[in-house]
Amino acid sequence: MTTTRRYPGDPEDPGLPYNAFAKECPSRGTLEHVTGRWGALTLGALSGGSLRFNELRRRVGGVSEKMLSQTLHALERDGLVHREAQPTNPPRVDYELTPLGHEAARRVLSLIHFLEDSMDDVLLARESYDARGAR
Amino acid sequence: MTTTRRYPGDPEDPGLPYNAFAKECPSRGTLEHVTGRWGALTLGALSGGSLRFNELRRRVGGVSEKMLSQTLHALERDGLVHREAQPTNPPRVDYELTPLGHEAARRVLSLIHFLEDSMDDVLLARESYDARGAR
DNA sequence: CCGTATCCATTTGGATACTG
DNA sequence: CAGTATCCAAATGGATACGG
Repeated sequence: MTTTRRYPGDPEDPGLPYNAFAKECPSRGTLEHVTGRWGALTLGALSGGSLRFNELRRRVGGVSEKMLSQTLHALERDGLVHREAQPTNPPRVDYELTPLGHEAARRVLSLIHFLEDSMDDVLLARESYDARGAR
Repeated sequence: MTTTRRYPGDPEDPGLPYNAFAKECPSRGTLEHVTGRWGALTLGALSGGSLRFNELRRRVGGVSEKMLSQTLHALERDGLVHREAQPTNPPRVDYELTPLGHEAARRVLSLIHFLEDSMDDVLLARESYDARGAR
């Protein structure tokens, strides 16, 4: 038998209709929405339950109205976030994760928490890198 | 006792020295390196073992030399990737994940695979969104 | 309150050319 | 092969003003 060499994104890998490592794959776009600068934090913030626009804005430190709005539209279009608008005055709009969004958010939060827990190591690595970089 | 309301990034949460949801936290920067446009794919590609620069470039579809170089420098500085250079001619440089990088890559790949597996749902959600958006 | 629209500064990113 | 340097196009992001 021939050796099968498999790696993430191997174009020869059977049964993988979508491959984020391939430039043209639509999953690439969704990956960018989810892992983008504000996408990951937005999903993470919503993982605790539904939030209104300005609540969300306060939870995601530093995001502008424009960027939060764009991020939410992209996530809603991908079916990860549901937007619930009440036609009251003043208007009230709640954002919440869909079941798919919850699954994605769990994985995103796992990464975020891991990195937060590893920051002492990361900061040490940076010091070491910067010190060596001088030579 | 008072109710403790905890959510991702809650600034009142004790025992969390690093909080990616806070604008000034250094973990925010590392999160962006790892989840950035090329960071996630680079980590994923390296999860199968060490790769040379141009091998990596071929695995990560669409990345330019400049962006791959920048991405690798950032990940190396954060202690997630190790660079092994042989002073031969022609030069040979191998990149591999550190133990920390492996842990991060596992979580990143979990997300990537989940999204790849969910693309049919995502694409359906987009159709539905675009159809409704017309009204 | 919940956004959209517009303008503008900054950043990011790709193509190309070039070096050790 | 493994990058760096440069130039320029495009995307990002903030501030402000405005509308439902």
